[in-house]
Amino acid sequence: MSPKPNVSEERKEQIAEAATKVFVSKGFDKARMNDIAEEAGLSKGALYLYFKSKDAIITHLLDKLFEREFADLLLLKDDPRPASEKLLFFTEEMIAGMQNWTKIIPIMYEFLGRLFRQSIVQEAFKKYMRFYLELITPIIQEGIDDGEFKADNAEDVAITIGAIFEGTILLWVYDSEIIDLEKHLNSAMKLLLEGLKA
Amino acid sequence: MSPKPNVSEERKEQIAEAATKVFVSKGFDKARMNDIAEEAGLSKGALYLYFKSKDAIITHLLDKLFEREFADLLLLKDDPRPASEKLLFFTEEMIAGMQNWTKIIPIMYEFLGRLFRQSIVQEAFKKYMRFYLELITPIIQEGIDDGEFKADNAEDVAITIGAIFEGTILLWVYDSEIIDLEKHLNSAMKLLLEGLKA
DNA sequence: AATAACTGACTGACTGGTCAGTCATAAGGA
DNA sequence: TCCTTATGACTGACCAGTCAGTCAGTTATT
Repeated sequence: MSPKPNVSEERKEQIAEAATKVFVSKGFDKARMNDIAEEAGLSKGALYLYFKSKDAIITHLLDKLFEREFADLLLLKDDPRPASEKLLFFTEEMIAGMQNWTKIIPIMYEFLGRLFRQSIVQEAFKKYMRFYLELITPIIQEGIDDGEFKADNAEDVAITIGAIFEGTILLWVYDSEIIDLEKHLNSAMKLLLEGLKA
Repeated sequence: MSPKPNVSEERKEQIAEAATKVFVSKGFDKARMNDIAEEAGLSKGALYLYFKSKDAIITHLLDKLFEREFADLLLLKDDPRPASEKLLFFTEEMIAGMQNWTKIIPIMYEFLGRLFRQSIVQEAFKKYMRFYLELITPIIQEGIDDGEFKADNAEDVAITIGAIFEGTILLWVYDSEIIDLEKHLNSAMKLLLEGLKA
């Protein structure tokens, strides 16, 4: 028996949460370790008991972020409905899950800024991309095989769908007064399905 | 008359160019004023004769960036062809112009990271967004009016097209091994036009 | 039950280094 | 000579990361 319970996991979580808040409001570079410590109700020194550097905190957040994204995407497996319905369901699920996402979007784009210089970030995005394609492409292929869709390359279609999602979110970030995320994601997907219909 | 010819404009240009190179390779924050000075073949002090701060250089680049983008987009005005051809031409032009663009993409995404915290960046992206919509929406409307397209909202379609562009570039940034910018932009646009066809 | 020995979590003052921006000085053209 | 352009050593603020020391709680000993 150790004299004290091990609090290491919950502390890491607590620090990660505080760091998320601070990074969202200040950005990675302007965020001070002291800010994070204060937000977490700890001292700066304590942060270094659980993370070996500021960068280690950032990297930890990257991992957690994609973990959540993967979990969301997996909702799609083992759905018995036809491909087109599955895609619309996917859209709805994505929109529904977006509420949790929107508040950490600044961090996502900050990672994007690092993608060109940090291979660890590159890897994470690449992995996400491939995971997404491996999930969506078979659904499109299924639709083609069932005669529901006309298209000669399922992966190209999956890529277009991915582009529509990422792109619509991006435009919404540009100007949220003009873009209504839910409305425009839906209208874009309907337009696409129209073109796919056999 | 000043004792020396005014070199202010060319110096600014020279510094902006050097800064672009340095920012692309190191990122805004890691880039040192000394790096920029060296790249420009000047001293650090000289930079401050032409720009009042590092941030002023960054802001200047933001302006120039969108200026170029606007110029590209304007190619589209006064084109007599039918809407669908115009859109395909637009795609081709965009792809052709991309070569100049890809090398400064890191800067674009770095700006995106600042969009949430710097209103000046926000304004620039918003302006770009609205400029784009004002250019593309009438073309779609034209297609609808001519009976070439079936769609009930021209702006929604314009937004989808914008999303496809921005999104495909984004996916390409994620993983340029899987995404072929030219091929996938074309296939996405064709898919969309298929859905639009009356 | 009292106390000593121990543990591991936590603190915050401090260090070493970095870097944007300044300024005294110089060079040279008109 | 006067003015513009340029230099680069210097300053002062800033901050990630460190570490000697504190403290609350736990176990061992009597």
